[in-house]
Amino acid sequence: MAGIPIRSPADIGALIRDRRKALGLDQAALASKVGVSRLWINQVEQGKPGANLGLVLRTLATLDIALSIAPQKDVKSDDAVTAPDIDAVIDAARERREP
Amino acid sequence: MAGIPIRSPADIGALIRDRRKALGLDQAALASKVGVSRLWINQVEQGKPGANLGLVLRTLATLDIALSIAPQKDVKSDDAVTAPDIDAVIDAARERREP
DNA sequence: TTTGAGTGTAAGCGATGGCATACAATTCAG
DNA sequence: CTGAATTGTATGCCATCGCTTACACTCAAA
Repeated sequence: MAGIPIRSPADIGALIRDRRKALGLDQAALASKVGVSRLWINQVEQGKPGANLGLVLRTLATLDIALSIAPQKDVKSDDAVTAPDIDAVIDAARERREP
Repeated sequence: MAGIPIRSPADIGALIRDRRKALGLDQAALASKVGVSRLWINQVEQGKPGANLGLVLRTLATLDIALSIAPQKDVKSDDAVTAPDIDAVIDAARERREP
């Protein structure tokens, strides 16, 4: 249930849209509550990649959506975790970026 | 563990910084892996509110951090959930914005 | 102390975001 | 079907982002 991963601006957009509709708000109403323009809500819901992080977080807060961390791999917080592991992890992450 | 809430750009910044250090990377190394400037990483870690959403998500992905939803209140997805409840929720959220 | 890596800050520039306004397209009640 | 509400798109302006370059600050190792 809480396992929906947020990977892209489009994910955020879909999330916002779904929640907005679930609350019975239209774009204009949400916009005024968040303090942005209706156009901005519209574009963000469509996955605008360059959207302002702070405004997005405010929008989520307004919709009572709480983001949290779903740790994928943990790190031995003990001693030096240097190169080898990390590069593999990061390469995998990079590939996942734009398939 | 997975309950750390993400509310503000500063939260994102702290998250990125902690994870970067846990992975033994410096700002420059992370920047080049993400494909942004070192300066940008620096500012985001300090909580830059206007940061580019897409770049932030790419940074999180590079660090293998997965965001997910922690639903606060659910909505009777049945019929119209209109004004009363919502406004209270939203007002509270607004107040939380800039105290 | 000195040296160096890592980090924080500044100035200027090109690119882009967010805005208002206006107008199509779509959806939905009547 | 008609008309209103909601959503999508276009244009232009101004503010701000992200970049490069450059330099100061901190701190740990030599």
